[in-house]
Amino acid sequence: MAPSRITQHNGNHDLAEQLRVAQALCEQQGRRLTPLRRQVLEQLLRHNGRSLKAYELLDGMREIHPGSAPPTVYRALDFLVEAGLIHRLDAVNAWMACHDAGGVPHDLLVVCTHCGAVAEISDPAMSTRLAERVALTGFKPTSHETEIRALCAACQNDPTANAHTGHNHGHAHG
Amino acid sequence: MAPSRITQHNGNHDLAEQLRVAQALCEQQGRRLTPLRRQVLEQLLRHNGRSLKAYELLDGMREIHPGSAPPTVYRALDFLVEAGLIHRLDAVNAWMACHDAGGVPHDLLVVCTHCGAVAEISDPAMSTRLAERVALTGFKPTSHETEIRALCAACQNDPTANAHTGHNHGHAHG
DNA sequence: AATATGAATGTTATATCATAACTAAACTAT
DNA sequence: ATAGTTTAGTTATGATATAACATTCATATT
Repeated sequence: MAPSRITQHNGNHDLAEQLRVAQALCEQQGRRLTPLRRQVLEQLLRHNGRSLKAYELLDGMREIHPGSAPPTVYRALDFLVEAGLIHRLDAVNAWMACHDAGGVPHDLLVVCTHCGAVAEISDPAMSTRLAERVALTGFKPTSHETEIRALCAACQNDPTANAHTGHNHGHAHG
Repeated sequence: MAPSRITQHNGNHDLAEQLRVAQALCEQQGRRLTPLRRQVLEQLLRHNGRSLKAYELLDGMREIHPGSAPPTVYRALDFLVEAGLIHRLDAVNAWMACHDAGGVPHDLLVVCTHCGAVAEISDPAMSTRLAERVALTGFKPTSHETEIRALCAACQNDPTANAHTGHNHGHAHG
């Protein structure tokens, strides 16, 4: 069978390097990674492998940028999605950094609907087949990421742990 | 390659028959398809191949059941999802009938994020492979349906048509 | 440097989606 | 009939997201 790749974000990538890559990608695209946008992205990058809610990000923004309001965050999020730097997770109304922006698309995001943890799968053969199937419907995909609703290992064992209503603090389980 | 099946809901299935099947499925499961639940399901069944918002359903309920409130609809929707009779579409915050409840799972729902139209794909081989990949992450899927965000043919050509803010009236394009 | 332009941000208000919490009615089993 | 459970009524509010308009900032041009 063709190879697949699974990423669980356990490694601590270099935040500064990720931000440099993001900056470079934006410049290539003629977009401006302004301080506000960068700060929102940085919050998401610091939560590798999990996702944050918009109002959690707003709380974070207010600590460094008083006067932030919902549009402050949502505009930044919209920009970052457009730029391909983050994903919106429909299954949990939350947002996460794309850990390897500019690289291979992730294709499949396995989302824990309880705590917001995410595992990523890349399987080009499956993606190709999926694209063929979708094409037959006459619909045109608008996102390269597809979400699978799931429970992570920790939430299967302890459904009360780490609910996705706070800041994803608590024990890591990626 | 293994066969796949695509369903676009163009045929007008027999509403009464679908309701009978739903009733039977509920009885098998020891659940009660009460009048309220049945009325919500019926609205969704009447919109074959598209999806409806919770508050659209609420408007519909108020016409036949004055005094309906948000919980009236959300409770019915939760029940119907539990019973496997409808899907919730995370990509558009909307709900649709499962057109062949009790049969083969659909696996893949291609959702137009503009108007809420849905095409369904079933491809058992791909689903099997997907399940294998997910299993490797340690996550456990909690839904048999996976959504693909897309634009339907009509919305590709005319992005202003049929926006998913009303009742999905306007020209059909399934 | 002044100015024009468009992009980005500030600000207020509100739209949209969903649930909590408690009360009352209806169904089921004995 | 009565107790226990499920379903529905009712009020209020929480959670997510955007509209609309004012202001500031960045950049290019003169």
